[in-house]
Amino acid sequence: MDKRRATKSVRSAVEPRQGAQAIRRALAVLRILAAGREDGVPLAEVVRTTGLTRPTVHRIVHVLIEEGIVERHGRSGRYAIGNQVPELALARPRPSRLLVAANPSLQRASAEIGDTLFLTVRTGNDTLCVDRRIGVYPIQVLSIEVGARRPLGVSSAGVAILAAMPAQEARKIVAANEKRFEAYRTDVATVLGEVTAARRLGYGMREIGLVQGTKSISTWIKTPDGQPAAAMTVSAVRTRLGPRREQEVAEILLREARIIELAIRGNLG
Amino acid sequence: MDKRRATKSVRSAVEPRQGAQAIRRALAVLRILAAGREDGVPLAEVVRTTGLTRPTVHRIVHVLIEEGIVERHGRSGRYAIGNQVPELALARPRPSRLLVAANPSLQRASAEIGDTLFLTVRTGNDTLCVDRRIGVYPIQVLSIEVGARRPLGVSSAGVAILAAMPAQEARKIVAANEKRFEAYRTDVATVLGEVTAARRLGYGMREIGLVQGTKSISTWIKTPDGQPAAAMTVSAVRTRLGPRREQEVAEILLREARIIELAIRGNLG
DNA sequence: CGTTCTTGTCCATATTATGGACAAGAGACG
DNA sequence: CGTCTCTTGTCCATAATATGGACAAGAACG
Repeated sequence: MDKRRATKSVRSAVEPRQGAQAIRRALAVLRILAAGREDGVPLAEVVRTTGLTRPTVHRIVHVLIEEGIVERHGRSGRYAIGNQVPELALARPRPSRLLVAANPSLQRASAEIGDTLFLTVRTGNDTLCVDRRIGVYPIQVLSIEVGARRPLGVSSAGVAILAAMPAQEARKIVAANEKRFEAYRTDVATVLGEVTAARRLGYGMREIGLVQGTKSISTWIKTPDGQPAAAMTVSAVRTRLGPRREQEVAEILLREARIIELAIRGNLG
Repeated sequence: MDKRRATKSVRSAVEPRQGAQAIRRALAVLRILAAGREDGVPLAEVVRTTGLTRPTVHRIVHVLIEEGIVERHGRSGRYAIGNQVPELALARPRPSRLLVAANPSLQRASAEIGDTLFLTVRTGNDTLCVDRRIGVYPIQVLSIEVGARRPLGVSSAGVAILAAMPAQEARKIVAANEKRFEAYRTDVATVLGEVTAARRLGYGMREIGLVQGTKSISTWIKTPDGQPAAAMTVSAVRTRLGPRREQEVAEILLREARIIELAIRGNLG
């Protein structure tokens, strides 16, 4: 009698709700623009990384400009996140639960280690730096700022987060980010190799950081349901992180990651 | 088929770029959800205030949930701004230029006046509270929090901002907000009357604040090109703001508003 | 057990968003 | 000076999308 039953049960499997292609595309564009931070991103790059056609991206971006969601920089013509986005964000209570829960751990680890500490969350297929603590050692790696957004996989934090999720899901994300990897001089195979190594080690590591001469170590932080939600990273000049010290630092990070996991219960918005 | 092609050449006049109805609608929905802050908004209310049909709003909201832009509250079923919005917002430098420029003035005025001070910006057809300073007087009006969003016209700050713009534009905004006024027990005629009164006075005023027994005074802050960008408001229990003190407070607010105007040059993001 | 709320779903169809093709501006190079 | 090769911007026929009327079903109330 009902043909709805048939279609319904097919859909419920994963959840691809349809009828809003344009909205999804607009959001994909926004996320790419977010990775460009204040400087923004040229249209051509948005076209490349989203895989959409240029007329489509152009239309989306200009409508978003009219709506105040995107801004265009005068001189460069690059597109960037507009000021209505933080205005919408004010609707949520800040700081987030994770930030509150992680605060004492960051404090403690920063004091103990002395090098720069980062807290990075996963958002979609990206990593996003949400907190940074500067240590007492006179040489600090400060290249990554709060708000920095990268494809999952290109930083040690991203590798750690991928290592903490089911292999199949991680592969899917890495594949989805393929087009964006070349800008960071990496590729799918390299990233998957690093993820495997991180699983074996118990933490993420990068001998050659995104900045020349730096090295990073990251541990993952999981939500109560086992999904990785964030990573805690130490970055330092490579000479500061020899094998012995790497071990020390990793132990501190692992200890604090477990403490943060205990501190977050329920939603962490 | 209908011939709207005829309107093509008229486009340059104001700027109605087409081909993105769905995106604009999604943003309209988001702005309504933002007004609901943490508590969120029931679907039916979104339908009412946007004027869209229910299937459309339902579809938009659920796609936004899948994308992480909107969240649904378990118990109440209300829809609210999701955590990906602040994540996107991190792409912009904070705090904004206006906040920096206004800081000393808020400090000074708060110390001088002793009652609660608010800094409110215009965003689209809404007012948005972006800063609040608590004074030294033991009774403080704290109902309005940072992040509070209301239709332009329902608060004294909104009235002040409307008073500072060309009458025609103000009327257009007030008309656009009509559907949302009833929730605040006001209407188009009342708001327009208050706006006219504010123009005459030189500042916005409300004998009956949104909270019973309070009174508010607001001055507008204009950008270099004459557009109102923000308002500075004092709220206090009514008995604290008799005619003489109203005059005093208004003078301080007007003075500081002029100082802020001088401090903001160029873009204020 | 009807009444009146609410939210959720289906699907035929007209409206909308799409993208191929073209245009035009900005550098770079010889 | 033209000629490349970048970039961004625009047009419009048409395929695909998003739309909304109609229906369903749950919740709260009396």
